[in-house]
Amino acid sequence: MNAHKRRQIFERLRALDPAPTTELEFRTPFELLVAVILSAQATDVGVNRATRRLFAVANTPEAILELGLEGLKAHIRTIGLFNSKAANIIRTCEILVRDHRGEVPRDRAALEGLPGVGRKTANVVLNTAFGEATIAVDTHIFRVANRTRLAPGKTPLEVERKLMRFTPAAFRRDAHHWLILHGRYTCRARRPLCEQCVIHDLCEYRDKTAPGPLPAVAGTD
DNA sequence: AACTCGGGGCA
DNA sequence: TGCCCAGAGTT
Repeated sequence: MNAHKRRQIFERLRALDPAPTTELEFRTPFELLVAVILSAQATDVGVNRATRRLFAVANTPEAILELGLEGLKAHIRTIGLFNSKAANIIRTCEILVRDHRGEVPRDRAALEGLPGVGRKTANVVLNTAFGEATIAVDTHIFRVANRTRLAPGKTPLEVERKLMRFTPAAFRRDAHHWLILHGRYTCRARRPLCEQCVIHDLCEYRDKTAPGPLPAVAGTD
């Protein structure tokens, strides 16, 4: 597909939300890091409820270490996988204090070395806290990429590399947010709103003439 | 590649 | 009830 066509696609997605940002609530890079660790296989609404409780009490590595494992769990119990997430956050706080002066490193390798932080979380932090042009492939983006001809791939990393190549440079920083919003509200896992889709001309999945819902496409889980 | 963690939202 | 949710770590 030529550059002009690819640019048009992102112009259409951008029109839906010209100044996109994450739905996760945060004030500092550290708050974002914790919120994204908590968001694995959880809804952002649930994560925001938990982080509001937590950050009101502790929003630095030092403060969370003072809270302790059980104190931390008390605030995030309503989120799935909270046992492993709490343990990972404590260990991450220890490493931040010991090796990074209590601050979130702006470095992919350092981020991915933190417990609970994989490639997706590192990409969100690099993008949204530090303004770098990364694409964090989550369940929504993976679904959009595979339902369309944008960037079909078997693994999130393959999809990420294809999306980086597909996306014109001027759109690379915010492409992540637009694709996620499109996956959340239009190209939903169940009952996608194909009639309002701005990139349905790229859809390999839908029979455009047949009414009715799309069959579900699994995410990364 | 497959498995496990996991409470909550939603149809 | 079953599926899905801004995944990561282990085997």
